Amino acid sequence: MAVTIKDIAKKVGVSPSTVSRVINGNAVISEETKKKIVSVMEELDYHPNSLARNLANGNAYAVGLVIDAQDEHTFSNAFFNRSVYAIETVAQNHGYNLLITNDRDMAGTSAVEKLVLEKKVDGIILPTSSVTVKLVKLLKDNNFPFVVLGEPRIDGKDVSWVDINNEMGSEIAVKHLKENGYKRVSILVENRKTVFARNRIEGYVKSVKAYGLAYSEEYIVDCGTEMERISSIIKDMLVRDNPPDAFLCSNNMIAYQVLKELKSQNISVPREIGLVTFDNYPIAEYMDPPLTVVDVDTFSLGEQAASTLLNKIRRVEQGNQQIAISPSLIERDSSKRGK
Amino acid sequence: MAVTIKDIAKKVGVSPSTVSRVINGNAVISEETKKKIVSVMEELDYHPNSLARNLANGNAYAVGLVIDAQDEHTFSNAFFNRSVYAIETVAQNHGYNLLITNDRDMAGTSAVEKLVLEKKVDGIILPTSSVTVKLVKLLKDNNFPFVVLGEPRIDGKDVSWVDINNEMGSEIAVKHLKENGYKRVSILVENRKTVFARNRIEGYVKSVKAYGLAYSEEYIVDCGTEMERISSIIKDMLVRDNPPDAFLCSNNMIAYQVLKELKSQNISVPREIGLVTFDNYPIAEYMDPPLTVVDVDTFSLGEQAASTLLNKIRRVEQGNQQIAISPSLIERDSSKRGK
DNA sequence: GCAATTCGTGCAAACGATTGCATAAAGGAG
DNA sequence: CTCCTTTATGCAATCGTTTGCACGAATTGC
Repeated sequence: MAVTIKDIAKKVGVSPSTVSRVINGNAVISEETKKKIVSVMEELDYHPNSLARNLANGNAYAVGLVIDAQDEHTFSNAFFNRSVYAIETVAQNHGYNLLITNDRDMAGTSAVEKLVLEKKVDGIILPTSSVTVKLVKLLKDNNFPFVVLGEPRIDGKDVSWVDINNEMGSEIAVKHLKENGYKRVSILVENRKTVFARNRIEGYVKSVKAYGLAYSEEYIVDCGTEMERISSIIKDMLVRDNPPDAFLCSNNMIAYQVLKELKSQNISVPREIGLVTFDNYPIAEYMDPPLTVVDVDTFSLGEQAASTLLNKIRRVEQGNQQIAISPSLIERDSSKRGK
Repeated sequence: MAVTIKDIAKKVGVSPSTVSRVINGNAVISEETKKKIVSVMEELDYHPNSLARNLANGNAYAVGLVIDAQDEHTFSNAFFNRSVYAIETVAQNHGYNLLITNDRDMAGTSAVEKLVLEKKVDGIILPTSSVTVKLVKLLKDNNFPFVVLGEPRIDGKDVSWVDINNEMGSEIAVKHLKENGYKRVSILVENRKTVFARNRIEGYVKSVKAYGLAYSEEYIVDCGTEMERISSIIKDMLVRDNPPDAFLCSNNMIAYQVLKELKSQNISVPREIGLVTFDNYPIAEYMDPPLTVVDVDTFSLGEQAASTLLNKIRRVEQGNQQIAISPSLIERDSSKRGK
């Protein structure tokens, strides 16, 4: 077996408690014994056993991150990487590890519930898709720290969450398009039912009206993810009266498809039609023309989520936090017609 | 405090050991007591405390996955998501949790070493980039289970690893190009120094020779990641004698850039020049023309890594495993000239 | 009908830390 | 010089499970 606190104690000739106190630095120990203990710890290559420590402290020193494997699009890859990195970094800095789990069902209790009830983590970060009334009740009943990634469909005011400011994202995009002389902006979202699509549409409507741009229900389109469908929607729109002269796309794939359709019709971007998309995938920069994007600092997203969670874990009073990360516009050619 | 095994024992009128044995199902307990215990567990909503269980068992019931935040390209996003999902799934199925960490240095010991020495995980999956002589020695000295994701630069035969069969990837790509009548295939890699680029080149050289296609050192190009550089390399190659009539690209971004350059020169793909790329990003399917790709089952990659690791954790004798996942070719238009 | 098994359960010692309380030694006040 | 703090350390319980050993009761074999 590995070397324990007792081995150290025996070798130095003190009690285990003293060694423990040196390790934790939470009591006054004479310089002399402290030095001896530290040197023996090094000599024997001692490392505290976290399993024992966790039990004694009643903490797992871990935070859980639930991922939704189904949901490959909303929690897209790019999001995932940077945010996870941020969460892990913040957690690590506070002495916590990051435990990742899928929210699958296993014999009655979900994996998430298990994590909570069996005390495998001290707090948890959930995607909105995992937020159910049942789970929230469980967490609240147990006074268990949690933070939602994305604005939840339910209980929005009663929980802490961190999200992208989608409304603002639309606003800066519309403002930019307006400043570049576009008059009839259409917004294409993947699924109108999601909270983030609703928020984007809301911001879009608000600023289209504020800037006195053309407004029509027909400009708000739920185009799904199927590429053929997107093409045919674009085709249809362009032959109607008052066709859009700009598109705000909810993601890079939609933008890519729109661009392809426009090219095939020999419509020039940005001269005839402008294009802005949410999300800054590596490829956006290299498209022809390079795409103007609404970019989100996903690192910051994860960072905020993790900090909020850790404050809850350490019982720092902060109430429920609703944090919306401001996106920024990266201006590229696809929307630059000048005035 | 939460309800414990003792509360159950007291209420039923048995000893804690009996309750424990019912939970673990590792001893003969009479049906009668078993039933009583189970019903009281449900009544009191008992859930075992994993911290205590871990200590008693000397297991963390967790596996560690080290990610390399630097290395955004080799461990690309797409890889990450599916593989992590697979690893988590396999781990979960065996009652293990997944702990993710960055390999950062913190006050002398690396985060990974901490995980191992403090027994926060029972086994670990490492990217090749984290494989150092020092770490491998530590792991081996402690007889600590680990598996490398990707073929390591060092100690390849002495450790277990799981990787994509990159050599084979090149082979099936070259074979396909040959069958479509291309004679002068060039391979573009991002960084010749990486093991996987070397393997791809090796497979490429082998099959180019085997199929009697044109071979020249000039067809093997380290093009880096900079888009302008890629364009100019392509330009250069096309004006030389015996210009390539097909490109095998090491990733989608390179392929995208090559395609762009060819289009700008009005060179038809696949009629004049064929294109095949490693990795199947969502966008590859929708490019114009859709790209033929060497696709890798990244789920299976993670799955194999996790299974191998879990076997080690459970001391199943298997020796060191070197597993190469076979890629497959998804034929699309960019390489289909017919014969 | 008696010895030898098998079955079901309890006791108590782990697992390796942490920590409240007690206490001896040292220092300070009067 | 005595009494009261303060300082440094030890004792032992605790965190919630697991598990080897023991032991009485029930079963089996002959």
